[in-house]
Amino acid sequence: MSATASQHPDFDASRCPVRDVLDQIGDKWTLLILLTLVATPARFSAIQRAVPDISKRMLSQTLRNLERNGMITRQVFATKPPSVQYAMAPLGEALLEPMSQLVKWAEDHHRHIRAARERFDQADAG
Amino acid sequence: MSATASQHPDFDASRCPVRDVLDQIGDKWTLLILLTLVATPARFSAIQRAVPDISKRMLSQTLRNLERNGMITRQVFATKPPSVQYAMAPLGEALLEPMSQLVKWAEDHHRHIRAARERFDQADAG
DNA sequence: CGGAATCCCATCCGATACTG
DNA sequence: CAGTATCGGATGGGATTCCG
Repeated sequence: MSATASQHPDFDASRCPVRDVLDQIGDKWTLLILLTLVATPARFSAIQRAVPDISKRMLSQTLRNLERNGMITRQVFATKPPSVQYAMAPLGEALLEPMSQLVKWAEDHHRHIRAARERFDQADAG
Repeated sequence: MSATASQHPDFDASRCPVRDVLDQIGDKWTLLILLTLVATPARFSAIQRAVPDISKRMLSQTLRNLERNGMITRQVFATKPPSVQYAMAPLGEALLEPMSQLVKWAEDHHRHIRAARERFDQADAG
């Protein structure tokens, strides 16, 4: 779409910052990992233990994306065997501020959402 | 929140409210539609014009999910041809409060994210 | 006008096996 | 220990067609 055509006040659909951020934190593991690292820096296997259901494949992939986007840092120690420490970067810590608002909202309103869902599904069935 | 098993302070991986909310607003169209409806209630075709790239299939599907979760309301007028009006429900308006924080954060920090990305990609290439 | 049904492709993600 | 490579099922979402 053209630069001028958007009907959204704060929202230009192309190169949209919010889409960009949402695509990242909206995936299955990103937020879990960030919430793990905000408590304390951790190594690969420690994160995997803290997020039990994640596979090595997804952990590796999600961590790399987080590092690429400047949300976390990655530091390699040439011990034997080598260890790698991940930690929050300033940008990631900054992100968790609005995110924690959303987390709180979700916890506060989850009951309402589930209730609405049941009403809808029952009306649909009846 | 969870009593026993979770390693995450505020995060129980099963039946997680945040996952639930994130799955919904993290999809491709939900936020766009909410931001369209917060300005004014609108009919199906009006929303589709306001979000030009969306297909009828995805618009219909996303609207139904939003209604199911209590975020928007749907009112049918038996005119000829019939018209259907969608509008924000209280729950949806409440959600937009923390969401607008996130939108603002994304806009404020998008430059940093893109810069981090370029650094990472260049280090990778070199 | 406001959908539902179908088809199909792209991406996500888990499981497994292998490597330095 | 900290990954990478490959496969395959599940899901997301676009295009098209049909319906009340």
